[in-house]
Amino acid sequence: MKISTKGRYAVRVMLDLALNNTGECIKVKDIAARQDISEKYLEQIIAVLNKAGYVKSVRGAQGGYRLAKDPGDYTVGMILRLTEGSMAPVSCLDEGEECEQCDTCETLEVWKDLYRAINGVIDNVTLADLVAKRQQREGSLDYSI
Amino acid sequence: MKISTKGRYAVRVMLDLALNNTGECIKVKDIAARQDISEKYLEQIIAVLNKAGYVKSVRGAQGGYRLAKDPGDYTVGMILRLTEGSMAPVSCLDEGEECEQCDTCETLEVWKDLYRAINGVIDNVTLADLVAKRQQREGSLDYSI
DNA sequence: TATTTTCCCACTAATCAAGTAGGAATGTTA
DNA sequence: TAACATTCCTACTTGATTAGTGGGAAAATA
Repeated sequence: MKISTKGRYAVRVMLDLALNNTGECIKVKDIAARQDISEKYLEQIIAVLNKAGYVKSVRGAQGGYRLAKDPGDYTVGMILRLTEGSMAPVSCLDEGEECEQCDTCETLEVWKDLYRAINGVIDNVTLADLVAKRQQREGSLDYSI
Repeated sequence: MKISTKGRYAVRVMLDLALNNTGECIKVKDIAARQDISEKYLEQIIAVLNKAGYVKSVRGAQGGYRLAKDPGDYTVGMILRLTEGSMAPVSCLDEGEECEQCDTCETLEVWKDLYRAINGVIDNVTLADLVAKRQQREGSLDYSI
């Protein structure tokens, strides 16, 4: 029951863009270097974010990417669902995947509870929250110097 | 982020044993038929449960399996961890798998919250709870007849 | 002894994860 | 305009994992 690199990297990319959210374009190369992820692989992941309109791209020299909206408008859940697909722990909970024994399946209740718990976490953290945490951490670091 | 059939089936097997917890032996063949799972595949799954001491086996004719302890002693989490392995959503949270950037990784906090939420659900449901739900359902069914 | 059952091990086919690779399209800059 | 930087697009690869199948030995019972 692991989140794949695709989803994890996507969140890190979005967070990277949020942290560098100056209006300027950020190159894949720079993100890849900062996040220590293969450029080519990142390209593919960011392509998904781009098609979904989560980021805006500018082609050509001095091009790159930036967030389409405010960091506060993106939850971790949105990003994961986009890149990972459904976050349901069993496919019975996915649209059009319901199994026949649903009515008499006690375990399904457990999976539903689990699903709710998962959503409760990932839908309640935005990129802005993560940015704030980073800044807090940096602030406390400065103090200690 | 799906739970595999192995984990799901294991829970269903244990619940099946709990529902038929009369002290008598239950054959793999019967569980397989009731749960609509391949006998051979079930064998492998139940072997894991057996090695871990979750079930007791009796070989030979009229043999089979039964729960080693009370249904209330088994949480869904125990069964899933045994058959699925760690339920941590990212491997950074697993023992001995910590990555180097943990200190500066804001996303790790999200994964930790997620992990807690997952454990909070699966460690708080026992087989006895599921049995009770089934009996409630059957009770209300009887009423409606 | 024949039958029933668990136990054990090897194999497989399909799918997915995690990239790699190459080059076209587009825009900037010298 | 030529060189360069960057996104964009598609195909390929390698290894692991999932979800089983299959055959038969070992143990117990009838």
